[in-house]
Amino acid sequence: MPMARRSPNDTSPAISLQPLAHDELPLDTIALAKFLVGKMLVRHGTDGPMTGRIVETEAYPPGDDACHARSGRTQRNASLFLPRGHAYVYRAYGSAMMLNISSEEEGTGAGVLVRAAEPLGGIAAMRMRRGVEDVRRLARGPGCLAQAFEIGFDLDGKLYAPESGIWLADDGFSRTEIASSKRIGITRNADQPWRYFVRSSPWVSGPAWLNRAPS
DNA sequence: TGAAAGATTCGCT
DNA sequence: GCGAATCTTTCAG
Repeated sequence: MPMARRSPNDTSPAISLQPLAHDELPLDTIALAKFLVGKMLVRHGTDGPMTGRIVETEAYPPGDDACHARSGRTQRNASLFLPRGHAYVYRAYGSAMMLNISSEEEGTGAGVLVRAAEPLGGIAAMRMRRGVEDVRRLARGPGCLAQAFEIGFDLDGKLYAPESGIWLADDGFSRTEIASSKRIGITRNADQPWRYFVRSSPWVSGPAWLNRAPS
């Protein structure tokens, strides 16, 4: 496993990928969405480990009309009702896979969409899978991110943990420049400022005017 | 059983 | 920057 080697002799500035335990995640959906910006996403795919820093998320809290859980539990959205820290994977527009993290208590349908990441490790594998050279376009946008990180339905319902092949980590990156905006690409309840991202980051998706807007 | 909408992406102008 | 492609899920009749 590509677990962080934390040898005391390792004085390199290498990122230490300490997996986040599920009880370290905020229970509240909005708090979780903010919390995840700046955290590491680690994926152990068929071509080896890949890592990236999450730079953009969107919250879909309980009672939100845009949340897929709004009409109750179905086969498709069942993972949203799992305890926080589980993966919810679905397909939008026929082809784009979307990666989410469930939030709140078990039985409450809510989650956080991971929209973009800064690729850090396994970039060669991401390039191959995406068919794109430009690093900035590897994981910008939820569908692109999912393709780069080899996200499929097999991950749906899995707990974010090393044994699942996908997990979250905190390398101590400080998140001082988090901005918020309206969420992208939705029509229901579209005015809520529940999108969170690193301001001025070249890795975030969305139109430039939205990313410059004051939070 | 049919119709409509959708947490997007890509290519072309 | 704009518009078409795409196909699954869900809801209505």
